[in-house]
Amino acid sequence: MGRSPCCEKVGLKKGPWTPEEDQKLLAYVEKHGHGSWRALPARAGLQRCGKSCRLRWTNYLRPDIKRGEFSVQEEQTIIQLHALLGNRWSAIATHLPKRTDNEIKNYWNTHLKKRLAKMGIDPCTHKAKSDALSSAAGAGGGRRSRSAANLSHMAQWESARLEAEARLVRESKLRTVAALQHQMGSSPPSSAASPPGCLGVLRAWRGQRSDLESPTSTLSFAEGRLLMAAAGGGLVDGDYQGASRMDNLAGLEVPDAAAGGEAPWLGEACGWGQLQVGGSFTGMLLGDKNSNCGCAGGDSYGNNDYLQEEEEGTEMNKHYWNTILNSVNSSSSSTSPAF
DNA sequence: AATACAGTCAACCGCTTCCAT
DNA sequence: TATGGAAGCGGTTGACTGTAT
Repeated sequence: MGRSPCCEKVGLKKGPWTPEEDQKLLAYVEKHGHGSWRALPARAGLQRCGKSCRLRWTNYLRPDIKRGEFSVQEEQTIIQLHALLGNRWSAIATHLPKRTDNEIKNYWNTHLKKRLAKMGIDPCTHKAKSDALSSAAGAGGGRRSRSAANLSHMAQWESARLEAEARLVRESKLRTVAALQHQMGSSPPSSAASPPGCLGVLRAWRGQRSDLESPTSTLSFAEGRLLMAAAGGGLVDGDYQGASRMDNLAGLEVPDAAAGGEAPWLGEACGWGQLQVGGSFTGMLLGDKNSNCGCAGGDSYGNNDYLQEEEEGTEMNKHYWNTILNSVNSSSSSTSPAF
């Protein structure tokens, strides 16, 4: 028993789209929306499968698509997210505005993957990476021998994953604060008595707005999971240590509320492209000879601070890393905009 | 100029996931 | 809870283009 076709394929056109077909599809979607893709071709007067129409629209005709060369920031984001998420192109694409998963996939396969391969890294073989790391750390006695340079690259690759992790946590935190700001329609308090870190802000806001039931009530499930993970599972209301630890992981300066300081990241439109890391493996991979100067996107954090935290990040224990990965995996199917 | 080869990318295929019933 | 249809996703293909010989 063969699988039933997604649509009646007899008489349907395949292959490259003509400008006329594009025009028909574009005009129809702009006027009516796509609705049911299955029904769209007949309504739009196209001799195409609905699937083909959806693909053409999402990968080519959609007005909010950016085409052309990838920027260094975009490359960096792809590399880091791929290190963390693997071939989950749609998940990666959600962090690259105006880029499609198909485009990112093609770019990875034709450019980035080869660049990594030249460095002796197989980004698809996680076991190879962990083997190399174990060997580099002097653990065990692997039968395979690798060059010192390759081992170094492997370790650095792992570092790229940690960069991505730190960015995820930081992004989660930013989103949380932005969501709170949006919901409450007010600026965070800048006066004294605000405890450090994200929870401090949440708590202070809650004090300001008594109708807020709980700081976690405004979080999506995924964000909540990440926050919990960031604090080693111990981030609950009143847990200053958890909040402080999260601040460290997220690479953020804790605002000095007592000094009237306002968190520099509050209200800032921090897209992924703006959150560049400095002195990184991905910077090296991208040929950035002076990769310490990764602040071109306009982030307001001291890069030296971040570098220090990046080094600290490499010392995170395995349990913590697994927690993060689990959070990412479980949340990637949620409705959170983060994944 | 002709041919072979390599690289790129739009599009397709088939499997998985989601959602309505 | 089970089922079927629709949409989404990632791997793969093949046409096209550029470069080397």
